[in-house]
Amino acid sequence: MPQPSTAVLMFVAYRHAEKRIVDFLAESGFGDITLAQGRIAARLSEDGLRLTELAEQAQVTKQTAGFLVDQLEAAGYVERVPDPSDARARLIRLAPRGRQVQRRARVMERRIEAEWERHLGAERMADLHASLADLREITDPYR
Amino acid sequence: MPQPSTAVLMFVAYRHAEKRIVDFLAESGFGDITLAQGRIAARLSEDGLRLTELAEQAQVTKQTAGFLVDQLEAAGYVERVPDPSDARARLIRLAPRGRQVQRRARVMERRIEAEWERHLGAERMADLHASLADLREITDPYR
DNA sequence: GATAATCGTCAGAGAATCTTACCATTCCGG
DNA sequence: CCGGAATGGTAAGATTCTCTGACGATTATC
Repeated sequence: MPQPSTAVLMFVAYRHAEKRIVDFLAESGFGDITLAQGRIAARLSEDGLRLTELAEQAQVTKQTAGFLVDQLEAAGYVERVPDPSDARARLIRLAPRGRQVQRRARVMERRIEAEWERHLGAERMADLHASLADLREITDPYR
Repeated sequence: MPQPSTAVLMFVAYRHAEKRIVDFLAESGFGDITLAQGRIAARLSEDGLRLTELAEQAQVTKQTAGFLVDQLEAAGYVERVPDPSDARARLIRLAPRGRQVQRRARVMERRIEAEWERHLGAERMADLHASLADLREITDPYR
């Protein structure tokens, strides 16, 4: 790779951040969260989300999403409740332990972004974020 | 995810690009290349690289790298040759078919970057690439 | 030369993912 | 309002990717 493409450069930085967050969570007493579970859990809130939507957003099949949610549920991070508007569906929402781990993950997320800002300067960091957010319009079908 | 972090935004764009490249390769007659194989193959050249270095750069264990190189070798994309400077080692280098697929991947890579540039404008695209390249200094241990 | 480090492989296991098929519920056109 | 199509989710099974631990061969170090 003489000149890594823009996309590969994104991957390098992303994976660095992801790994540091998972390691940090392990140190914080959440050692049972895997990377794949984290990608799912990051998309949940207390509001609840259907499995189908979750799977679309996370870009996996609903079977895969269900598999990971099963594990998160068994570990006490999420819970499934009936969807009042549709008896076929259930809403997946963060349990208290899930909120804890999400708060903890955000701590490291902010720390990493602070490092990046120190390295790039505030203005370039803001531009970087803005450009990435704009790219989402043409790269994220589930925006 | 109310406000996706910078890292997650990187992942979204990266995955979009990666998927489009793999799909494009499949249409181009390279339907046997998987995503994981592609991440390995992207780092190779005709010069040859040791398995250990390849594994470090791709951020996988050398067993995993070996597993993927076995498949790439069986499919004719790469070949292993003795390392003249060390009898323990072998160099993994692109075979002719590997060079073909890499050229093809670069076509789509450039196409995607052109789309991004149309969306952001030339200046912001250049800034994005430069910032990502700078971040690599603090995010990529194998730079 | 003896010892330690490095390069790669083998064996075995676990995690994540997919495809195909299916049931239950809801939506919709006639 | 009824019957077919669509949607939400699960089940079963296979495949792919990845890791840990152990090991033989070669090289580097003292």
